[in-house]
Amino acid sequence: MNYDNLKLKNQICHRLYTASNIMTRVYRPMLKKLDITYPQYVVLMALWEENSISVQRLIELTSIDGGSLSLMLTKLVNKDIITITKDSEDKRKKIINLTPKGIKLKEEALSVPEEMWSCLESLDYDDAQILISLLDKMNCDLKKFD
Amino acid sequence: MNYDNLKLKNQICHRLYTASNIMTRVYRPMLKKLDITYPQYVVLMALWEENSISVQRLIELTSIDGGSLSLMLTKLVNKDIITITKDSEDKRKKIINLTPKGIKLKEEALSVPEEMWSCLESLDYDDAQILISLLDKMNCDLKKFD
DNA sequence: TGCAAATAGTTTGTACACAAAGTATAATAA
DNA sequence: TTATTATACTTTGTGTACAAACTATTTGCA
Repeated sequence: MNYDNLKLKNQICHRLYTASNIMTRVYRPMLKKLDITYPQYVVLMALWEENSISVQRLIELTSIDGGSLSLMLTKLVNKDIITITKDSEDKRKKIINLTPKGIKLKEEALSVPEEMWSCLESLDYDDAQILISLLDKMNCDLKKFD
Repeated sequence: MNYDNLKLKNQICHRLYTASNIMTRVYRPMLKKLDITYPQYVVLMALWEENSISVQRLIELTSIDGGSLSLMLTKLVNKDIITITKDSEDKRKKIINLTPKGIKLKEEALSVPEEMWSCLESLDYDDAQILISLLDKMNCDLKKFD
């Protein structure tokens, strides 16, 4: 019996898992200055591009699960970064808005991507483009089985 | 001010994060047959390659944090998949061993990588190799700032 | 119109991820 | 030898990830 496919060194998924975790860990001190976590940063990046959106739209933009998002949004409200209001048209919906503090955070966040890039010393622009396209390909494939 | 670097579509990290999460989710039903979670599967892959190792060695092999690992190992003991014994040479150390059930699980797990591969329809062998080398490059870079 | 099905979002329970603090043992230096 | 430091592992507390169950609306159809 050939067990090569069960070896860790042959696993894409283990590398992804490791990469995602280490990336989050490296972001942590950078984001601590803004008093936010990595998933909260993702939510904010979405809102900085598209403000006043529903929870559903935020799920589409971030791919974060609704249950997790619900808890995170409450925390962001407590930090005075967003507000949550009911949609008057469709009372099932809620609208997420950035507060002035939330809008201001965008400028403070500008240094974060730069700082992360400087950590990825050996990854050049072409590498990044290839990596992005391969990850997109993978995500697209896996979405069918989700 | 140019905010392009804060756009989600320009983020490698968000794709990694999404990819890692979706991968874990797609694994879930496959691993449910073996009654294990994805991180537990990673631990087992390590042990299937190298049995009777210390917690420290398991951390090296899997890159899983010690705190998380500690809890997971307890669960694997409760499932009768591994045993944990004290090292008689160095009493600080603990040795992890697969039980007969844990060893047997390896054969049942053989179908898992196959099943995952079949989900990655558009990713060919070359893509996989490139993806692996780029992720390794990235992980290697980031490890310096961890 | 009336009601079943779909949609939008929240809550709950289990499992990680990880920093930080704690415990026990071993190695080292004064 | 004894005090100090380092190593190996565990525990605790906060923040997700996600399935599943739940609540509140709205839609669609008989």
